[in-house]
Amino acid sequence: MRVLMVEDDLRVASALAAALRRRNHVVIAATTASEATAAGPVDLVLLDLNLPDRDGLELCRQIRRRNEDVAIILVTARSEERDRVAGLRAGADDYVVKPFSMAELQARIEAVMRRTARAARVETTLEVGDLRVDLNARRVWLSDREVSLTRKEFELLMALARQAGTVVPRDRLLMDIWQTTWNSGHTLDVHVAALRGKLDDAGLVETVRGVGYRLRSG
Amino acid sequence: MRVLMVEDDLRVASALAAALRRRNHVVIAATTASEATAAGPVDLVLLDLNLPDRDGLELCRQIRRRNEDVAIILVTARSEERDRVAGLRAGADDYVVKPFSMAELQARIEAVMRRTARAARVETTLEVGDLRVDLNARRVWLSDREVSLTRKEFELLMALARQAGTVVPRDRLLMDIWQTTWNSGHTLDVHVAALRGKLDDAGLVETVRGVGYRLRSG
DNA sequence: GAAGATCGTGACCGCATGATGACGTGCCTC
DNA sequence: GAGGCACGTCATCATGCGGTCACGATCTTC
Repeated sequence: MRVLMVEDDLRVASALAAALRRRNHVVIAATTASEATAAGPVDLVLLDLNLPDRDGLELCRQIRRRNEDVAIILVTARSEERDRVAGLRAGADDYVVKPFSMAELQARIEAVMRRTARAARVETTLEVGDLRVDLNARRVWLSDREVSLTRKEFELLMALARQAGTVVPRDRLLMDIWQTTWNSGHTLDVHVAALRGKLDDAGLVETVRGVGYRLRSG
Repeated sequence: MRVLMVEDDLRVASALAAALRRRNHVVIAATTASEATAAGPVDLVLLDLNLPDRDGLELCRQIRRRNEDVAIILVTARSEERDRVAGLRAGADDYVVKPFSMAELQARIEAVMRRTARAARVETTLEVGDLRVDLNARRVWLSDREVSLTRKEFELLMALARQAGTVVPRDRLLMDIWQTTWNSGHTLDVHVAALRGKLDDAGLVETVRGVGYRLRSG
């Protein structure tokens, strides 16, 4: 398993890394937030909240935003209840307080990975009716004809196709794609219109007034 | 969400159950292991390890064996590290030590459910007689024919269908849908009329004079 | 560095939606 | 059975929401 370890205390880091490697994990060590964001895809992140260059919680949120599936365990000296709550709300799966034993950390890693494994439908392509979306290649076909989409259009379609058939609220879309919930102009509407145009929409993207949009699934 | 709470300390149990219900969970309370095994399907188990009739860890393993998807959080006074490790190895997803705050428990529940919610699709359709309401898709069918409802109409139907068969008071509806209890004109009545029209109502929405409305369930 | 793609913004429009008030109707009370 | 109350119905009106278009800024690409 690929583990990203973000820890700036070198003594802790080397001991932890050694222990993880003994358990046959591939360890990618980072000591700063910027190093962490540069790391490739991983299955698990062990994240120290006290980082030299950036707030750990903010980094946690960013990682979660980028990847819904990765397991995140916060490893930190902050033991207050409000810290634990804040950490979990930032998208972490678990919270381990220093000092900790490797046995407990390993048990928590296993518990989290059990859940991840259960939830991990490795979706590489979504199919909805005549529509086929390849998430890795970022390509879209509409009944054999390929459709070329811009970045925003693709992200929008992806957000809708992931939950095809159910209404995705406007603010949810704004959060997912623009990382904001404040919609000044009609940014979202404009991109929906563009998407509809390219899908020569026969009512594929349905609007639900006052709520959001829905990709027709049946 | 359906929560099975296994806890033999009645004071803890009632406080916890109340807090969970406030958060809109359906709570099934059990004080012994045998009661717990008799409970129906649930989404989450909160399990106290100190039970009168059986070892809590053993129960935890059994629940996990029976259902791979259910979320299990151990809630217990045993705070030793070896207890935590044993608990997690027995298949629990998380481990909360008493005394704990509701805020933290809720945060941990959310963290665990983030994982399982995607794997185990949450039940989101209400069925009442010939009526079928898909809460996620925001679509309504009346015996195979789809009915298109406006926002208020849908919210109204949802509020009634959630408690089909029982009377929902007028001010409760006003609170739920309009966030006010002050009814100037006949706003509510008008929307009830509209809903009845679209459901070509054969007495489906019954009015209970002086109280409110009831969706006929039989 | 020019040309084109992409994206955000604001103006404008159309219409579905929902609130309101007048009036009608059934029901209960005395 | 008259009056009052609660609810139903209808027509009307304001507005909020989303669609569309055009323009300018920024980012790519060659």
